[in-house]
Amino acid sequence: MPGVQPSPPTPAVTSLRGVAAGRGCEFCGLRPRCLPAGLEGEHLAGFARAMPRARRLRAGEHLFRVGDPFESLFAVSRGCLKSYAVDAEGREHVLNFYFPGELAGADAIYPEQHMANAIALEDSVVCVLSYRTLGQLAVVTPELQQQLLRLVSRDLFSMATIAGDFTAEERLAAFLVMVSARLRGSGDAPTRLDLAMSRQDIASYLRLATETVSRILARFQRNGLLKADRRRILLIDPAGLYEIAACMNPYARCAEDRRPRHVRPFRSA
Amino acid sequence: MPGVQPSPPTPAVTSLRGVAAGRGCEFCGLRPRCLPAGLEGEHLAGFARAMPRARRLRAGEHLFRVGDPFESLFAVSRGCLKSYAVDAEGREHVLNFYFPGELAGADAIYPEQHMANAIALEDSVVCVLSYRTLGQLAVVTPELQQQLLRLVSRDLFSMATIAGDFTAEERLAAFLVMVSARLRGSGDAPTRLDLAMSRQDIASYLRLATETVSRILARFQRNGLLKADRRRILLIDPAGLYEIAACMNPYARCAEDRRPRHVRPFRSA
DNA sequence: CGACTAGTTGAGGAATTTCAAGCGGTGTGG
DNA sequence: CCACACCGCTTGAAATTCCTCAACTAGTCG
Repeated sequence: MPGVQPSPPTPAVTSLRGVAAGRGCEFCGLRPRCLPAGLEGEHLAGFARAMPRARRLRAGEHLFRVGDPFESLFAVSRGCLKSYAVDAEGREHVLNFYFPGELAGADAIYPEQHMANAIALEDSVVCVLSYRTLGQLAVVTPELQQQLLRLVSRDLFSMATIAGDFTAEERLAAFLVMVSARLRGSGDAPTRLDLAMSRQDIASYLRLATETVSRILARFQRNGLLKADRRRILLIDPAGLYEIAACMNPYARCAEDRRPRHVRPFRSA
Repeated sequence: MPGVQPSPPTPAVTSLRGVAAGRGCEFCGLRPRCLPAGLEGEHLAGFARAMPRARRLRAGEHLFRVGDPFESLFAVSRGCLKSYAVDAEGREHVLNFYFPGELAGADAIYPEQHMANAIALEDSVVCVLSYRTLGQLAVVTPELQQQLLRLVSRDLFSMATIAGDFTAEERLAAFLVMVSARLRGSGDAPTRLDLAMSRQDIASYLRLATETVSRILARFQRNGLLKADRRRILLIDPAGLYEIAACMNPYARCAEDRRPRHVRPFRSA
């Protein structure tokens, strides 16, 4: 069975306030990119009070599965998750990865049940956001409603990035650029990546064979673009990778450079 | 101009619905699937009064282009549109099609500008929905907020359907099943399709060469699954096509079986 | 009528997959 | 602590899907 990860023996569901620090949203470094972004004063306090219930996930533990009723959105606080579907032939298709500051589960809003599985790729922490409560808060907090829509829309964005018909090299380069951008906290995009996902996950996500991912990484390495040792990737020439992926404009570029509120005019190559 | 339907050679202002006919959303047959779904009484009247401005598009006319500031969402009332991006090498990538009852432009919420172009594939009518006004209405109309999120989430759904790694046959079969399902008004899924999109559009959307689309359609025809004459497709064995596409469960299935349901507002238990 | 475009069909070729084998960490049991 | 097995990853060779190139057909429009 593909995709079976080492399962921890215990569910390990702890109820801790806020994020890794164990405090409320007010003190969370991810807040500018998370749902309560833009909230202030009483709105923020109200959100922090009402909303987040933290849940820890061990690597390999599922956050939700196909068929689960949709009740909550999940803001990734620490770690990394993947969502995937298993088709009728048993093949696994990775649909998306979720990094800290991102929102998982939004694709279940419409069907009102989860159509995909989500699993932690490493030990992770998510904030469980009751969708009902979220809705109640959103109608009295326009900024929250706005941010919720923004974050759901962002998923469209990330899906469109890899939806197109590109070569394996282009997609893999774009993947690395994208991961680097999405792993960035508040500073610059990191050049050292410790990927949480396996080659197989990457391959499935990019619609490639795992061997192809290996081969292209090796090629990138030969060409001095990066240094790859298992899941540790060193981006030696990020600009070069970016160049390879640049054909995927405008999506690749925007996915990387996106910062809230500041819109740069589009300029085609 | 290409893309004109064989049936009505004239500008074809046949039976316009609701807004497009100069009447409000109250009388629009698409309402159960559109944004004001679930609204009643004063809420509905308020929405109908404040919101929709109809816009007609000739085949080949653009609704928006890359770089346009994001100001409105667009509910397709009649016709069909495609969204597409042009990469740095000048290749066009079709990202999505929009059928009556569907919402275009949601992928621009996050970046606050359009990252793709949208063009009418045939003479079409869309309802222009000012996003600002929409947001103002949504904070006082929980059902509207809910439906807005649902419709944006649905886009995630349709993208996930073809995101996976499937064979050309599977994707094309899934495409036909999907179009049939999405063209369905309130009745059954039609078995006669008058596609608004060219083979090239289909191919780009499915990440195939146009020749491959032709060949596979011919193969389907030889196998008695359908009858294809240019853009007129007769689904002779919908179940057979469904079978071929069924490997794409759960997405294919749900995209098809999804029926508009009464929206449960947040507050009701 | 004749040019033009969309679509079809065939042959050859290329990118990627599949099959197969081997490498190298990591964990486990002796 | 070491031997062994396992798993993720890599690499090579053969196979295959799908693409590219090319020619052709049939509608469409001036």
